Amino acid sequence: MSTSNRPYHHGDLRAALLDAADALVEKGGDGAVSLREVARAAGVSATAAYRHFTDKEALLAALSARHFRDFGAALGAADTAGGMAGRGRAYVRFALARPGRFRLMFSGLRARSAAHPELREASCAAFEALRGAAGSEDAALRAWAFVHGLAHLLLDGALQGGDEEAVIARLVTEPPPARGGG
Amino acid sequence: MSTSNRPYHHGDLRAALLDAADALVEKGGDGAVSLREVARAAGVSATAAYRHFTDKEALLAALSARHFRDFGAALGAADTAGGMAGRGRAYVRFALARPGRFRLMFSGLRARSAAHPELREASCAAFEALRGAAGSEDAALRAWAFVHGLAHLLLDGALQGGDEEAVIARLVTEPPPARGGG
DNA sequence: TGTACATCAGTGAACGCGCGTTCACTGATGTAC
DNA sequence: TGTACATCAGTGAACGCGCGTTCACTGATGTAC
Repeated sequence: MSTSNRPYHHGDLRAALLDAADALVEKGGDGAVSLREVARAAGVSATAAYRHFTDKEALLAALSARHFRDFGAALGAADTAGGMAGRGRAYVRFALARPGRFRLMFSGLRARSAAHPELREASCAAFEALRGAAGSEDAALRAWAFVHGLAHLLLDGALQGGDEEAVIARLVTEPPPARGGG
Repeated sequence: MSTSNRPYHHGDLRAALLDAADALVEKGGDGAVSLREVARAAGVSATAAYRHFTDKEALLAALSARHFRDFGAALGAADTAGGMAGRGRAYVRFALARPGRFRLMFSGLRARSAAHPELREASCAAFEALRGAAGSEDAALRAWAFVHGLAHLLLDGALQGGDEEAVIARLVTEPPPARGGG
């Protein structure tokens, strides 16, 4: 691979496009991202993106898959450090740190993972790690639903009461596992 | 109010536009709704909508507010019938019955309720009814987060295992209230 | 009862915009001889 | 070392589209006299 006058080494534009899309998702949310703006942000013409992704959905699917891999890694790291509650707090913090990313990962998941195997594999891997971590299957699902819902409620401003980190510390505590109706 | 050749009686077009928007939200989601298509679906020119709403966001806020009032009513009805678990199941079923509606209500809530007092009041009323229903403040919040998260996971297809109603029946059971980390 | 007028819900053309995607292309790179 | 060639990442113009919103307007209604 010799030096080049091109702005990117081979393969770098793909990553740069994903980075640019990531930033835009974070700024304006899932639906506010346009391929043209992504390309603009990466310093490249709009059509250049089609060298690396078949269309806009493919780019978003690739970005989402990347995030699911990071997500799994973040949860794995939290597991060794803090047990169940630590992992739950990591889940909620992951969402709060980057709301756009969190929404992208979940909101279009069904349709996107049907069309993009890379995404389906990444998300399934993350979910299986989550599910396998608790005592019983149901306990794991309840705990997952709980932290997932808490993340959404905090992101959407439905829990208007004060400091988010305090709410997390108060609500996400050690077992017995999540249970009960609302 | 005498008879008229107009397609709607006074005040009816507003409701018809909300109904049309509701149907479109359900079909294509929050972001896929355009004012023009709403008006088209209501059988009216695009600009007619501006007689009833200052802009597109105002229409969506009004629709969301209407849904929050229905939501509160649905939960209230479930409460008298089934206790905590019954109410929790009603919450999840409300979401599953109309995914687009549920997403509309929550996803733009923060921004929209800041600009539209009608929506803020409707959503706060629903949330307070939810919060006041459980033994302790924290127990109510945990239960809420749990059913909210379960609804989202089911909507997004993250719980790929089989029958949704069975999952609800298995996971949303009587207290002790939701607790634990993920 | 008849006339003049104000109201106001809805119209249709037009504005400027950004979008996703296609197309034929350019020009630098690496390779075969 | 030099030349011819294939490759292929990126370009820029163009396509057709639907959007939110504005504007001056029409025409039916209700009202005052």
